[in-house]
Amino acid sequence: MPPDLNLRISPRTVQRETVDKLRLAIFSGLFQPGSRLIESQLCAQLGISRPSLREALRSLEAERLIEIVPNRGPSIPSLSWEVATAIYEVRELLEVEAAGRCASRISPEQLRELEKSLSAFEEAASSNDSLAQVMTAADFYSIILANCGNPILEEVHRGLVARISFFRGRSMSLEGRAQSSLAEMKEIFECIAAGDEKAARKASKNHLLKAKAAAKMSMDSEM
Amino acid sequence: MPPDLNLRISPRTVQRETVDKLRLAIFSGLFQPGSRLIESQLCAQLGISRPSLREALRSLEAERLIEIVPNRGPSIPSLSWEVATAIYEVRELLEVEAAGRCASRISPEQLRELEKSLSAFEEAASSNDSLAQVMTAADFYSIILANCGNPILEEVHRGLVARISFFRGRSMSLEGRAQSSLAEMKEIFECIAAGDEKAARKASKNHLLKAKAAAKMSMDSEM
DNA sequence: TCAAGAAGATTGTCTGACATTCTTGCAATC
DNA sequence: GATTGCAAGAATGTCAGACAATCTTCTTGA
Repeated sequence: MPPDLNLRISPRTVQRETVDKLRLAIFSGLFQPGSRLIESQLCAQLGISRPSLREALRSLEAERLIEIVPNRGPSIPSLSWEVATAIYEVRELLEVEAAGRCASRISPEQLRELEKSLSAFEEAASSNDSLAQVMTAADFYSIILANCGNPILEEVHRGLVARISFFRGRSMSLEGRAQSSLAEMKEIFECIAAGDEKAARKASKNHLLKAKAAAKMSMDSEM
Repeated sequence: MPPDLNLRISPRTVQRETVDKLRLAIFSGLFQPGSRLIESQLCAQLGISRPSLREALRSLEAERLIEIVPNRGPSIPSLSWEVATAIYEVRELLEVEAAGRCASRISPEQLRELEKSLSAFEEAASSNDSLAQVMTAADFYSIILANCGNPILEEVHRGLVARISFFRGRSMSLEGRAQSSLAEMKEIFECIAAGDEKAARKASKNHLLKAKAAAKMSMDSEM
């Protein structure tokens, strides 16, 4: 009779997910931009050693989710509007292309998934949970990107969106932004469902421009 | 009279450059794709401890320059043609945009730099040093990207180019590729110098298509 | 009030260790 | 002879503890 079978399932794999935990914490806005991350504190909170933590921090640094200044340690970068604009511009470039490709190649099954994620966002949009709004909207995009036929496009896009996730929560909180965002996303969906590549690009571009403007507004009012 | 001033200049900063050393080693094709990197060996070669090395490896992993499989350790990823194509496509998207923007905003001073880098490539092209060719060509692109007015575009592009650097050395070695590449780059330069945005985009797109085709040819012949 | 110095905190790095997992070569069996 | 199983070695994943270098902050003195 084996006494303790599977008492600790995946004992080592857990630590490897440190990056994901931290990334999620940054996404959800747990840390203020500009605030420093103290290694010893994080170690205690995550229950891992400093070497392991520092590995995770290096990954996040490479993803530009944190900054590590020599002898000052890691901190959450405060996004300037200049950089945010640049990110939005590149995002537009990628997302418009992805929407266009997606329109002409998505499978019926994935199209249903896309519709489902749109419904999820619709539900979130009627609530006041801006985190849920950002998450469901991200699902919508990621389905489009996953079906554009170019894994690199998807990967780069994900990296960029991650860096402005902080913003997006704020801009979603703007009066009426979630609803108009919903309308724009529905338009994108319709174009993709119709297989109209050109229209999908246009709808996607329009959505991005609006999102960018909303982000700017939320930033101006905050700071 | 200070006895030993700057005996060890930047004693701690040196280790921080481990990532750069490794990155350069990967660029120059020191490691075969698919080959494993043994931590203890690298530690000895670089003269650093395992924790420090592992931090550096995490950075490179996040940049997709190496792969780290759990319990198997780091290795050089072997680029499939599928992924390489995807990278070329995104690179085209970014580079065409950058060339267009650059045409309408580059300063006379930077334009001279661009011309200089073109001359450097011209010289390298007449030699058989394919590493020099790749390096000088990279300089040419990076000046364009640095003058497109979007730092993110530049950053993402750099990351992508790094991942296919292995290829580019091979394709440059193709008979006549360096010369035709030179002609295409000259064309791009002329368009930018003339401030013709549309033509710059077209020339850039043409160049990328040719480069992609050359890369495919070199890959087919190798494997 | 402001500047210089000291104490504390934090990072950068190392050594050493150990459990887990993978690889490889050998032996035993069919 | 080929295949399977096992065991030894190698390599990774993770940790604890330590120490110098650097930054921050607070105190003290001019």
